Formats: sequence, structure tokens, C-alpha cells
Amino acid sequence: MVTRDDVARLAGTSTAVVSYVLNNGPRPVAAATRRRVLQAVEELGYRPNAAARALSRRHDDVIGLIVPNFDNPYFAALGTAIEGAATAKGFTVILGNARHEDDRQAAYVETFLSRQCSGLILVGAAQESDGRNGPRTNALLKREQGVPLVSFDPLPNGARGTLLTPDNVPGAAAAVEHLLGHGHTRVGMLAGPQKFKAVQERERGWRETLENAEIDAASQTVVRCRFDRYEAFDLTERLLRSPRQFTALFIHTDEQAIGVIHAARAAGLTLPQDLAIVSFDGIREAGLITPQLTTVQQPITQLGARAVDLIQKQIARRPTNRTTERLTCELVTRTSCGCPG
Amino acid sequence: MVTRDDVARLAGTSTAVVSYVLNNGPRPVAAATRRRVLQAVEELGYRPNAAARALSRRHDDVIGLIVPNFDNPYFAALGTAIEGAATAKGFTVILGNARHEDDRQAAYVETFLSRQCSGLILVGAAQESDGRNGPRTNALLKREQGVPLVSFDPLPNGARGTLLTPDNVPGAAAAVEHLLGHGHTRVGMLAGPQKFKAVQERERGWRETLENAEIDAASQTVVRCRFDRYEAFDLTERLLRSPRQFTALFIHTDEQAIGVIHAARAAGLTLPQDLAIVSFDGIREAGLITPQLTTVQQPITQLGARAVDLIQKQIARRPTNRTTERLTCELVTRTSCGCPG
DNA sequence: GTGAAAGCGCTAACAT
DNA sequence: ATGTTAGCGCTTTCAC
Repeated sequence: MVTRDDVARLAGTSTAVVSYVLNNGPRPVAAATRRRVLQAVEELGYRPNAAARALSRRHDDVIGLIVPNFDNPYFAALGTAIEGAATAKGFTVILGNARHEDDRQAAYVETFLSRQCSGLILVGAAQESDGRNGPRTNALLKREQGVPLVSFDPLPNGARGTLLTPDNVPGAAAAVEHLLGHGHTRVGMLAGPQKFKAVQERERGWRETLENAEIDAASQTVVRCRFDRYEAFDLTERLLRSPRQFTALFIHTDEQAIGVIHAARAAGLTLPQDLAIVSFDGIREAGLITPQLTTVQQPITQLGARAVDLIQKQIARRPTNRTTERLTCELVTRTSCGCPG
Repeated sequence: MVTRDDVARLAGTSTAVVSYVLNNGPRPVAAATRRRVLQAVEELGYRPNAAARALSRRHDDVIGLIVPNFDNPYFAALGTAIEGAATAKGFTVILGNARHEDDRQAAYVETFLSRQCSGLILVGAAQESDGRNGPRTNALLKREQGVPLVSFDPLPNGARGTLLTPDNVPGAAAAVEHLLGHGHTRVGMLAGPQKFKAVQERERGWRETLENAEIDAASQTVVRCRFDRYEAFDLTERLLRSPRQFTALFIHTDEQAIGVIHAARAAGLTLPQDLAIVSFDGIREAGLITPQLTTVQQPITQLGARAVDLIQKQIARRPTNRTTERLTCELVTRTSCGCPG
């Protein structure tokens, strides 16, 4: 293994100078010396040992990113956005797949922390706990008040950090408003798991909009399932077997809406004539499927960039408190709502 | 920060003993002592510093996994399978998203190597290079003959390691055979980029099967696009504008087939009556879409497990040479081929 | 069974 | 501008 000593020897300098060159500081280096060092690096094919560096510096320019799963295109897109923003700022991203399990998520938090990561980003922190163990992630992060932390939903209980979220209430309101504009008065909701802040807020947007229009929300059809097209498919199949009490549906995520579309097709319904739907997120697939999804578009790239920003800010001046930050969404009108193609 | 010294002090032992306990070796520890150590660990909320450990041991129980992108469900599924297998064996997986760019992939290889990872798994190593720079990943891995390496496709030129792949030729043959069994004689192909081994092999399976049936492969329609449903959609839209020279299509991946289905629907075709298709991979979505995809199912979980196995084997006895390993696939008959639902 | 101590490769304060 | 050197936290050989 080639070490910094070898480089120094070949360049005819001290090891410190090699560090100064490679790190661009903290001390200046003469141009000629720098050149010699760089050349020695090249010649020896030297690669710095990140473990040694992390040990010495007591932190590593790494951001730990934990996603609930990769199968959900929304999470995939958000993960990609975060990774892109982080890489652009010189961070390395290490990615953990929690598979919706709190235990796995907590294990990842531990690994990342033990690797001296300089920040943690959680996408969908509300993982299922296995019943026996409680929410280990929360407990862990409550202890570990030091780490820069951004969470998309929710911000772990008792932890410092910031909750970064699309602005769900107005977004959902716009969606439901649009459906009302198409003349629907029986607007049901296919919601996500209640433990998510986003779900609570989208729900509120739906309820308040109905109530503003003097429609009794409590008497509307509401069903709930995970953020999973397959589960949404099964649920919708069952739902469509009984007489329908709704002509339109506000669906919490595009992912679920895709399941609904497939189930509706299988049941012989024609969308949007037999059933109008509007959903939320704005994943790419929304534009591919037939009918194309009218959806509340999240600013996914900005969310990713902002998450990394917030980590940087927290690195600069910690500790932080619990804060919330919302980014605006925009209704994208396509055909699933009944608008002309 | 709590260090091993603190633990040793509280437990009233030496730091060495703490290591022996935490690592279960290399020396035995009296039960009573072990108990005291464990209790001290608990009491202090001690978390070992992975960087220090990696530095000292000269390697880290980490597998670097590089995926071309997370938007492709096949890659997502394979990534998940690998991650599951690795985690089960006590490895931590760090994941890089190459986004189909050779430069990004190479950068990830460097980071992972600099972090003393004990193995590298590349899913889809044939990233696009940006033209100016050559294939940096290949160059890097040719130099670095030491790392345990498993690649799904292809095995970087000049590198030691093993190419792990589904058995594409017989798989593709079974797919085409099945289409011929339905009476088709004009069986086109929607292929992937030629730089992939899998593509070359699936192509061969298609060609040989046609020729065995005395059908001229050279006169069949062949189109090519990336592993991307959106690109497949566009391509198919264009393809369907001119008169069709085929009644059936062998499609290299389910991902592409999904794009074809959407485009066919948009063009007013009914599948499988107007066009029969069989694809490859066996992602979960194949069973959700209408028509459900008849596809050559890869043993995704086994591939993941095997990849990790191979890394372990290479860790045990390196260096390895270039080897190839194939896992058998199985045709799953659904409705897109023309079989009754 | 346990402890002392010599590193692992790098950083950065301090000295020159 | 450059060199010397004391750690960073952990592992493991070697003594006891």
C-alpha cells in the first residue's frame, strides 16, 4: 500500500507538505513543491486512506442517507436528487435501505455515526417497528443530539434537526379544489399511513377544502394504505366491489394512484369518466401512465438540494433546534382528473 | 466522545480486553470480566469508531455497491437483494448511484477503495463515458487487481473478479420459442445497448432460436434502446407509425416492455391480439401491468446472495482470475404472449 | 486471562 | 514555505 510517506519521500518533502497540497491547506505551498507532490502522487498511484483521515479529523465528509426502500419511485427520485446535490458539494453519500423496518434504520444510523459521518438525512423516518422493540431510531437520535439531521417525515421524536417537507396542506387543497371544479361533490380519499406528517397534512387539505365547499367530509369514503402500488391495487379491487359512494378520489401519492389505475382498468372502469383522480408527488411515471395523472408536483430537485444545504448549515453552527421548512408544490393538470387530453 | 479507554477505565480492565470482548477475540476473556465490560459499554453508550478500526485492521467489513440508477426497478430489486444478503452476513453496504456515468462510477470506486472496503459489486458496469474521458472505471480496476470484485455486466476489462449473470442465451431462447409456439413467424426484437454482455447473449438466444426454426433472423425488425421505459415508449411510438413487419416482439427487459405497452395502448393497439410480447427479468411490475407480462424470470434473490458469497470467497483466497458464473432463469407465462389469462 | 505498547495513515499545531 | 511530531481510537503481538 502506498502511503503519504512514500509520496513525501519521492517528492523530497515532508509528509506535512503532502497533506497541505492534498487538502489545499491549512498552510500554503510553493507552486514548484506542489507540482512535485502532485507528480509523485500520480507516479505512485497514491490514494489517501479515508479511514486514517476520518480518524484524525474526527469527522468524514460523508452524508448518511436512509431511504425506506428503492422500489418506490418517489423515494428513488428524492434519493437521487439528494445524492446529486451532496456530490456536487463535495460530500460522499452513503446510502442505507431501511426496507420500512425501524430496526434496520436504526442499525444504519449506528453504522453511519460510527463512521464519523457529518450528517444524516432520513427520507420517511417513520419505519414500522417490529412490535417487540420500540422505535429504536427515535431513541438513538434523541441521545445523539450532536449530528446534523434532516428528516423528510417525520422528524424523529426528541431529536434536534429540521423537518423538510413539501407544503402539503395547500397542495392537497389545490388538488381537491380542482376536482370540485370539475363538478364532483363526492370526493373520497385514498390516504397513506397516519403516522406520516405528510399524510396528516394532505388529509387536512382535503377535509378543509370540502368543508369550505359545504361538503361533509365525514361522510366521504376514506381508505388508507401504504405507499405501495401493489397494496393500493388490492385495496382498490376490494373497494370497487361494493357500490361506489364517490365519483372522484384524492390519492395521497402517485405511487398509490398507479395501483388504483391498474385496478380500475382490471375492473372495467374507464378513467376519468367513471372515476376522476388527482394525486400527489409528481413522479415521472405520472406522465407515462394512461390516463396521465393530474398531480401535485413536488419540487424534488430543490428538496434534495435544500436538504444538503441544511446539513451544511447545521455543520457550521450546531446545535440546532427542531425546525420545519416547507417548499411549495404546484398542481400539474393532465387527464386523470377529467381535463381534456 | 466516549472511547474505548473510558470503557476500560470504568470496567477496571485494560483497553485490550475491551477489544477482545467487542471482537470476540482474538484472546479469550473471563465471563465475569466480559460482563463488566459489556456493562460499561452499555452505561457509557459507547459506540466504536469504525474509522479507527478500519485504519488499524487495514480493511473494513463494508461492501461497496454501485448501481447505474435507482429508477430502474430491476436494478432496485437487485440492489435490495444484494443489500439483504450482505447485511445478513454482517457486511455493511455502501451504495453509489452511478447515474449511467462512467466518471461517477469511477469516483465511487475510488471512494470505496479509499474507505478500505473489502469488496466491490458493480451492477451494470457499462456506464456511458462522457466522450472526452475514456472508461475510467476499467482503468481503475485494472490497476487495482487486489479488490474482491463481482460485476453483473460486464466485468471491467482487464480486471480480476467474477462476472455474475443470469443465463441469458437459454432464457432468451425459451422466450422466443414460446412466441413461435403461439404461431408467430415474424418475431422482432427490442434490444438493449450492445455493450452489455446480457444484450449480446439475449440477442444470440433470439437469433439462434429463429434460425433453428428456419426463420431468417436478419430480415426481422430489430430496434435498440436503453433500459428505460420512457425511451422505449418514444421508440415504440415511432416504430408503430410505419407499417409493422412483425406480429410479436422479444423485448430485452421488462422495463422496456412496460414502455412498449404504454406506447401500444396510446397507439390504439390491443395486446396481445395486435402484438404479442415476451420480455426478460421478471420484475414485480410485470405482474401488475395489463396485459401481464410473460417474461423470463431471473432468480434475483439468489443472484444477490451469490454475489455476496463470491465476494467472501475472494476475500478468503485472493487473488482470483476472471471467471463467469451463470444462474438459470425460468419463463413465466402470463398474458402478454397470447396465453389465456 | 490480562496488560503494555507499538503501530495503522493522516492532520495540524508548533517550530523553524 | 516547509519540517517535526504528537496525537486520532483501535487492534494485536508480546510479555506476564
